[in-house]
Amino acid sequence: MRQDNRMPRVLHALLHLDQMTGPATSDLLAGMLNTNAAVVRRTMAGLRDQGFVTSTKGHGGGWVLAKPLSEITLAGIYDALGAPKLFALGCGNEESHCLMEQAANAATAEALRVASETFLSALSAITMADLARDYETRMKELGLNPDDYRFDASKIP
Amino acid sequence: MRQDNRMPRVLHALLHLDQMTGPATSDLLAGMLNTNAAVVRRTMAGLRDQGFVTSTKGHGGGWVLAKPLSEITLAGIYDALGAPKLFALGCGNEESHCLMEQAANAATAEALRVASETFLSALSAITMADLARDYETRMKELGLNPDDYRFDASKIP
DNA sequence: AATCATGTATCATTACAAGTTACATGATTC
DNA sequence: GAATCATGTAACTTGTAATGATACATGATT
Repeated sequence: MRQDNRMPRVLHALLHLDQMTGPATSDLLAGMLNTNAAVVRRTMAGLRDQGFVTSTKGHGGGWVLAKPLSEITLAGIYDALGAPKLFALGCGNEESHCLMEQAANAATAEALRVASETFLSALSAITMADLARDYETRMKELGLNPDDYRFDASKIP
Repeated sequence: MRQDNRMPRVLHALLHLDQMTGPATSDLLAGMLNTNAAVVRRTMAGLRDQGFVTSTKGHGGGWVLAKPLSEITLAGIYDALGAPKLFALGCGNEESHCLMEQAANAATAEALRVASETFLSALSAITMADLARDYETRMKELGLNPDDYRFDASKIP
């Protein structure tokens, strides 16, 4: 199974959006995320539907953050992505006639359930503002000033 | 990504093995698991290497449980399967130069880490004997007697 | 009217568990 | 010791879902 990297990718995109003084086009974001504009549109669609970002067409259009980072939890983003399948491990076919298979599946399912609960509660406890703080810490550790890295996409030559 | 169902499948197989009075061939197990003999051999190979089961060739050969179920934890089985990738979600590429991407990936990775910890500790707390008890409970709920369902594969016509 | 940017559909690519086939090797039976 | 049974293992195909890529319609701006 190939890995689903939409979650970290979207988090990354939001951090960049927060730093922009103007709208970012899908192409610009695609460059930052090392991917394709169509992928950006597809992935961000859910966030737009949930009101985390807005997108506008035409000249000077693009993606803009619609809420302060502190009001966006990672759990909200996960939901906005459609709560994608978390596990590569399955718990078998729930419609089994074999009672042993039922017992085996139930045990696996229960372990997955508690893990998923932990995952979701970890996501609920983190906001994008926490990530932004982490980013700034990383900047300062390198002796850089985050303010120097803000920019207006419309000023790109 | 396609789901990895080796875990529940192996648990299922072990419950059946426990109930057999003689060795079970890969073909017999494959029938019980609705799969293929080659898949059974491939999947059980790890369990054999870890000493949970033995396999013998030739007439009357097959798979036999090598330990009491109470000494087999689900965590041990997960390891024996090679600790397969648990998540369908990725946490991005760890080798990123972008500090925002690093922050995004780290947050995702941390949520996955705690979830994985919960998963593994849930698996450690369960033994195959617990599953066997669950199976017997399910039997009794249907008014059946588990003892009537033990059988010797060599007696199959 | 021309250009820019999103929205969306479609097809190709990739990764990996699982299904499948084939055959060598070793154990048992006669 | 030849036939048969069963595992061990390699090689190939299949199924599936995210991702990459391309194309085009639609709406906004200049």
